[in-house]
Amino acid sequence: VPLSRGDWTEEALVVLASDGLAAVAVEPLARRLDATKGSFYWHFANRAELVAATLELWERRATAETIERIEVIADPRERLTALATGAYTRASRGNAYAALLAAASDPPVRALLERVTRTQLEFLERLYLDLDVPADRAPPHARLAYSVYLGISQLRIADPDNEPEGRELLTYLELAVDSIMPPGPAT
Amino acid sequence: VPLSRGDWTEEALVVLASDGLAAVAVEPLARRLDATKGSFYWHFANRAELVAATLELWERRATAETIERIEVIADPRERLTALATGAYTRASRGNAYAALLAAASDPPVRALLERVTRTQLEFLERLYLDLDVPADRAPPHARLAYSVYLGISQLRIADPDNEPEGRELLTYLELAVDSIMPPGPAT
DNA sequence: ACCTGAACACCGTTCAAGT
DNA sequence: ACCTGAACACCGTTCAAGT
Repeated sequence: VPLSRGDWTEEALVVLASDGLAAVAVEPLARRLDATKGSFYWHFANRAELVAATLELWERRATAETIERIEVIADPRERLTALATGAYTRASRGNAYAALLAAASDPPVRALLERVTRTQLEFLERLYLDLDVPADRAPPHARLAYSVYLGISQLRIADPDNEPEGRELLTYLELAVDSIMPPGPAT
Repeated sequence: VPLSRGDWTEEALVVLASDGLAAVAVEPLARRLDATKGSFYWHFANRAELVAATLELWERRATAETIERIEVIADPRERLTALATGAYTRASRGNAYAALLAAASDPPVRALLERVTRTQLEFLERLYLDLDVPADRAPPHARLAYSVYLGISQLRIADPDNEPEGRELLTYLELAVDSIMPPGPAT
């Protein structure tokens, strides 16, 4: 059964998450797929094209996942709770996002990160406006919420052998939710 | 004038911060230093030894800088303020830390990150105890504070062209400080 | 002590040749 | 349409030879 462009891209995304952007290399990927480098160059002009396709795939997945995880929740406060606790849960799986953050010197990666970040910040700004935060305070609230989201993910990636458990984990996530919850009437 | 081991390590740290761990490569480094690869292999057994030396250099610098920036501050609340605002200021310079986070699959890098993270968490736990946070709540508070610190740095790295200014920046940093300040008598 | 320069293995890229 | 296999350039590593 012949390989498709999608087969190469899927495998590249797996490698990106586990070993970083530099590990998205033609020859090792060819070995993983049991093909030759010549096969790769039938589907892609060069490595950069593969990287671009991999970034697009990740972007579509990340966007879709956010929508189905967060946007389906009606109540804005519950959305914030899902966001903070989701940051912790998500970071256990792969770290494509962390890999991308460190490859930020690569122009296509940088462009992707800026797009994603702005989309998330805009989403959060609308959310804080829904929570009756004044218009001039919504952007800073959104920025802090996204910072907390990023930080929770990163901390888990940086030190995966020292994770909180039980009551300590619950308190940590409660504090995280409190830190991004605006003042106002509790539900 | 002959090159020293330190010359290679200093240059490697510059490249690590600007272009990531993969860019810490022998031949490009030799070009930057106007030497040959053979010269490199007089000072180091291999690339791994250079990376190890670079990680050590960064660890010493990061530790020393934290001590002189934070530990000299007597009041715990002011320490927290310095920490949160410092996260924003620091991320503008280089992103060695971000580069290291993404190279976390590399065993020496992972070991380094775990050491640094635990030292910071312990420092923060003592700080919250000084602020009369109950013993069982100090670790979660420390963990959230470090998450906020990491997140602020990462957000600035991920989207450097969309930074807050003026009042928006001030509000953002105020919210960040509030988010990690424990309940208690205000100063 | 410190460095050069040639050598070889590995990965990116090309391309003629196969099915 | 899809792939192989050989070729060549680049970087990691070695090492004999230079000063």
